[in-house]
Amino acid sequence: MFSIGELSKRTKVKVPTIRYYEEMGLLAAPERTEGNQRRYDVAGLERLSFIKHARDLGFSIEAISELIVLQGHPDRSCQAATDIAVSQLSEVRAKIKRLRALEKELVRISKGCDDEGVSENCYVLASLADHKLCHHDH
Amino acid sequence: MFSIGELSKRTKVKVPTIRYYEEMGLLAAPERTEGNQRRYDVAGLERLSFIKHARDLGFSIEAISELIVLQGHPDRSCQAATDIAVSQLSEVRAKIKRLRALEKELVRISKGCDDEGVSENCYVLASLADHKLCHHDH
DNA sequence: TGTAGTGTCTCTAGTTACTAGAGGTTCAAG
DNA sequence: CTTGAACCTCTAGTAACTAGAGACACTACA
Repeated sequence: MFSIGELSKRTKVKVPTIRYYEEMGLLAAPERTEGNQRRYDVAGLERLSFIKHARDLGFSIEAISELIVLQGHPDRSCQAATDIAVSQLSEVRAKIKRLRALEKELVRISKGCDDEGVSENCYVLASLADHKLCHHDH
Repeated sequence: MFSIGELSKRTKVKVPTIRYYEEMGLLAAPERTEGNQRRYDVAGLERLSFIKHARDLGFSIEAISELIVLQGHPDRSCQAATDIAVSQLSEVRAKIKRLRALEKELVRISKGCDDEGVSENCYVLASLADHKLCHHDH
């Protein structure tokens, strides 16, 4: 049995965040001491590790809730869980794509001033003011 | 002079968002009709286009505020504006890096079930439950 | 001039995933 | 038995909006 602080250290999830997950229904409410403090068992630790890992991979709280429900239904759970992971993957890929476009644009914009030695007219500000100066979509 | 709705159509910024920008001090409070409705001039339109463009490039409201201040100080503004753009660029690059790692991991996780035909033990769920199964940092 | 319908006004509250702080209680060590 | 760290609940704040309520304004048509 560990306290919330110990759980926090082991999982690297902050104490208020653990309480937040409990409130959101991701984490079952654990036993309490007589003095009303939370005491977790190994199952609680594993559950929180699962949540932490999924959050690190960018899954939303909602998606994690679904995954947790699936854990309780070994039949059919694999396909559904894979679907969630695949959809997460496509979101990640979409974000990467978008960020790459932004990266290109920002490289171009932030190089402007140095390259041309323009000082009275800032190329960064001009580029932001006038979308026509852009070379890419965004 | 255009109404808030017209401004919204021209800039593709939603009406409540325009009011929000005004409240946040990004956009000057425009003239009003006798009936208290906002009426914008070309300067307002240009300012909002600038904000929209910068937001699309991922600049925070705070960074945009700074850029707007810089627009009013043609001296020194170029270097400072470039600094903001460069810092935005490095944030974008950091995000891309992180997302690529997640992408790899998600590809691996979501392929697990199909590849090995495991059905009673879902690889997605197992991977999330046990970080040791990961091949990359995240 | 009347009226219908759309646009606009302000204000409050909700979103996501936490984080910070106040004010009070409990636990563990010495 | 006392001290100090850890814990408790509750409220409010973060970013950048979005949604909805209820009331008022503007425009076009008859």
